[in-house]
Amino acid sequence: MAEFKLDDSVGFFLNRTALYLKRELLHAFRDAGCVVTPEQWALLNRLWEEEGLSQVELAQRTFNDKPNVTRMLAVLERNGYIFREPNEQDRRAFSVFLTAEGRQLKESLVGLAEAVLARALEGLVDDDVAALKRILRHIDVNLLDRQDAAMP
Amino acid sequence: MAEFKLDDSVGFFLNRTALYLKRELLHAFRDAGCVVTPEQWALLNRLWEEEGLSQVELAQRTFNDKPNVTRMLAVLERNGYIFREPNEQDRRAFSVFLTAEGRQLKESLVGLAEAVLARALEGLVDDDVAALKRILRHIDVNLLDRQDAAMP
DNA sequence: CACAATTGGTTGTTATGACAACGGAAGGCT
DNA sequence: AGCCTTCCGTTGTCATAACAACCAATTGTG
Repeated sequence: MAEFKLDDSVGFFLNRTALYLKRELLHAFRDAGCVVTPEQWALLNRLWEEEGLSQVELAQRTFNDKPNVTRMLAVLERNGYIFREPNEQDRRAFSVFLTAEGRQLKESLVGLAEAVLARALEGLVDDDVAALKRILRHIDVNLLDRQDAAMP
Repeated sequence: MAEFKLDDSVGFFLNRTALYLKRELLHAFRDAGCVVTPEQWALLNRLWEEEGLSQVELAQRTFNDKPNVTRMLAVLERNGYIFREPNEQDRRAFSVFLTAEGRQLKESLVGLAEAVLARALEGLVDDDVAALKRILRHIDVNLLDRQDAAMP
């Protein structure tokens, strides 16, 4: 039985690379004068795809939980990028919409994000990137199966 | 110019998989009655490798910054897994040591972590895992080069 | 219809992650 | 020695991540 080595552990690798990438993205946005975090970036992407989503739908599509989405939306709202309107059909729910500023952000941020990604993936061939996505998705499925199995 | 798709973005993938894996690890530890987070797990690994490290050395080896290490060590100390002793040579520094409990944790946690990892990687061949590590390391290098370049 | 279970959103707590800034100590330099 | 710079650890702040617990509205069921 081989000794466990943290430096060879996939989890340690994954976490570090994910953090590096998030940090680069944060810096790229910040250097461009946009106070948008990577998590807010994900949320905004979902809204650029479709406005009027509820907070629960946003939570599902960004893989966050409800409390975090509530607080992230509060920040985005305070910064003037989104606003919420009560849902007519369901008085518990809100529908989330982009302001003009929020919609305009897309122009700046998408380019910055693509530049960060291009730099991160520099020197990798298309097959590498495809393999990376395939393997990550495989791990996701393995772990999600586990979570489903735990549900009653 | 193709439209940017969050669901195809490597960053989104990476972040999600890293979070899933951290969550599984946290649950595995917690279910076994150990109140150790994945980040504390990394710190403990470094101490299992070598005791008496300073906080700066621990920060470097876990890729955390100093303030976080200070606070993580405070938790580990409160939970009775480590203790700190003033460094004789350098009165600014502390040397961090494991308690008997902290040393004993290794027996339980290593097995649990290996089980989580095995489940996460189930169905992947050795080449896949090797490719994953190679690609992640490649991205790390790309991003670290960038950070070095930014230093004066 | 009445009631229980579920759902959407919020608040609170603990632990990170990133960053600025500080105080004490060590080292280098003149 | 005196001074400046660097370094170690800490504190403070803001935004996540995970989780428990809650309120209010809605749905399902008898």
